[in-house]
Amino acid sequence: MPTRRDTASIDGTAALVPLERGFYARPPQLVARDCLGKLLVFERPEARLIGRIVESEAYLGIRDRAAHSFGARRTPRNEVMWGPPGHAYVFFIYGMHFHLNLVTDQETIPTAVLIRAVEPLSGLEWMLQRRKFPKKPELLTNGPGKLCQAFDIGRPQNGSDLCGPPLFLASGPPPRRIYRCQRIGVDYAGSWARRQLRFLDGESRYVSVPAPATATLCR
DNA sequence: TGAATGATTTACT
DNA sequence: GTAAATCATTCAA
Repeated sequence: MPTRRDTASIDGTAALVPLERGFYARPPQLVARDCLGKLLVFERPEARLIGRIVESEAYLGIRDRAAHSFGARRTPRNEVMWGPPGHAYVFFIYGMHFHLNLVTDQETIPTAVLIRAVEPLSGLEWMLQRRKFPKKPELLTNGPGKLCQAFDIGRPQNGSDLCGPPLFLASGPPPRRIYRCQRIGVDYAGSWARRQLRFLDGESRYVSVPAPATATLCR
């Protein structure tokens, strides 16, 4: 059973410092790459939930056919994408799932990074209960809807400032290898669906879909 | 006001 | 591999 290099030391008692806003105030491709290995922390009254980010996707804004802000459409749903970086954009999809994004770039530039999968590190009991005890532990948080269900992230977290508790990113063990490939579930987006805007930890068992043969090693 | 659909998950063949 | 679940949001009329 492969055990990660550094994650053994990360538990519910570790001191965790929120990443500063400058981390998010950059192009979404860079944030998507650099957020791999970072810790997603949600401090709840009952438990502190921690997951190490292993998969992400960049959404490039008004030119990107797959982005909610495509065509400069500013609506109540995507409003927080247009605001300052370092906030959570949480939306409801398929009548039953929530997705968590990090707002990137600067105010008026509506870009974001979708968190697609994490490796659960702390608060496992609570997450298992939320997720109705999946058959294999890898199925706990290996998808954008699954991790939101496990962390109980939903409408109340939309617009939440990620530069302080209760919901924030903190530094964590960086991946040894990072793969880059096409985004998932955006086939309707024409040539934008083919761009390599999905990033994966090449060693993680907790990704939603394995890297395809067309993936490139990006670090 | 109504129809179409989606940055998915799950169960089932 | 396919299909159902399930509804807020969006856009057309």
